[in-house]
Amino acid sequence: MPPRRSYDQYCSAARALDSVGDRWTLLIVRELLAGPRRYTDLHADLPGVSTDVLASRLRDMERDGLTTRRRLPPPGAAHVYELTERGGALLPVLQALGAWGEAALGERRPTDAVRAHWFALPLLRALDGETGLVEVRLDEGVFHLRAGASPAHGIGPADGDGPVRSDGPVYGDGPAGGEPDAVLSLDTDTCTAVSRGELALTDAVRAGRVVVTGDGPLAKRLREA
Amino acid sequence: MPPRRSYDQYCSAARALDSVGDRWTLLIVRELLAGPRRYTDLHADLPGVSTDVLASRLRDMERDGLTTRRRLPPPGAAHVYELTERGGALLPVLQALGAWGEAALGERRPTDAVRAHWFALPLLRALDGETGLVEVRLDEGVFHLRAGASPAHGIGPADGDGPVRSDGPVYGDGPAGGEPDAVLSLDTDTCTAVSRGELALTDAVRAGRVVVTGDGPLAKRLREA
DNA sequence: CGGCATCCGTGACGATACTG
DNA sequence: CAGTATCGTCACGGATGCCG
Repeated sequence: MPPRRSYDQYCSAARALDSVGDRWTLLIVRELLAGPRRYTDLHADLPGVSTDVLASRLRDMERDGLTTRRRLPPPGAAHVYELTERGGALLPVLQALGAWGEAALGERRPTDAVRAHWFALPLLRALDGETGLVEVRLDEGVFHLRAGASPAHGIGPADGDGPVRSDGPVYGDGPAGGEPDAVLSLDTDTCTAVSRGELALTDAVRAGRVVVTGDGPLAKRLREA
Repeated sequence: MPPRRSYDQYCSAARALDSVGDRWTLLIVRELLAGPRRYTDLHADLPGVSTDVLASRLRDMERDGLTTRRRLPPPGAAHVYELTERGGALLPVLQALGAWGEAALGERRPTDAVRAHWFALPLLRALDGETGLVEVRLDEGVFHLRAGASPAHGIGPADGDGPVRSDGPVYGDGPAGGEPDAVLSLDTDTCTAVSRGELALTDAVRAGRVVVTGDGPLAKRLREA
């Protein structure tokens, strides 16, 4: 086995690209930021990736300490991949990339795939400064995010068998596990505009394009802003 | 010509990777953040890149609006590549990648290339919050950086023929064009430790491992801190 | 000499088929 | 379900050659 291609530059950015510069790697991280995923889930949410490349990336990422592979408890035995703390620390990289890419996002092309939780990253930025568990309901699906939380993946004691850990992923598919501090219902266009930074979340609420329910302080702040 | 490989995902991070996800692209941006460069300079400071890949990347980047190609004024007619404002906006991406990669930088390997200005990105982070023109003198060479400046590349009026524009690159090779607010002299080990975040810049100054000269307010602050 | 274009060998990638 | 096996294609890295 050849010793893995490297830029061979004594530069931290180049070293980072040695680890995450390969095709698909950062998108796999984006998926895993939503929490532990099975191989098939990853393959389904990354249209275009071939099975062998996905398997190869997951192997490389595990070797580089970005992910761990864990076997799920008996009922439904399968393995899931999840980010380590080191892998979760890539969130700022994806945030920076996402912020830069917003300007070039444009309209959705016919060939573009969409997943509801891909809006989590930009919405997390739109909620910058806020704190709380937010559930987002789109036509495409429901997801949730933890504003103001730092990612902690695969680290710390597993606290029981609840579906949501107190220091779990910063966002995830499906409804929030616990009682959300706020529930946001909005259509795709509005979510897109907010994600692209064209529309401030508070303005969208004021314009009635986002319905905020829930009685947590976060919900109150969003309604009053 | 096939219409350029894309992830085809309606996600700003994926769109960003469509533009800058190819091998070498972000490292070319890192080089150009130091100011306009000729093809040969780029090729020399990116050991390992093949000539055709470099040319291809530069073409793609120009097409995507990241760079422009300009012909230098008569004495020394050659073209230089420089970042557009959009290209310069990738600085936060490189910062985030660099910050994440610091933890894995480790010791310098025998196969690693080094360039003095590669220390500019981490030092820029180490000088976060400060403002001023800083000249850094290493054994490997001299470079300068503009702490607290936002990058402005290829935009704005060309102000005369001075070697440094008022809103130029955030760092560059060689000595500072104007009178620097501070001059930092340090050895490679110290610079590495600071770059890796193991040693705070102020601590390094206190320990006498960095000699600060100059009488600007920045130099005073660094000496007194 | 700078700025590529061309050619070539190797490896990475993408699609499909197949297996424990 | 979770990958491995196979294969055609393309991207990459290295060398060389052309052209201003």
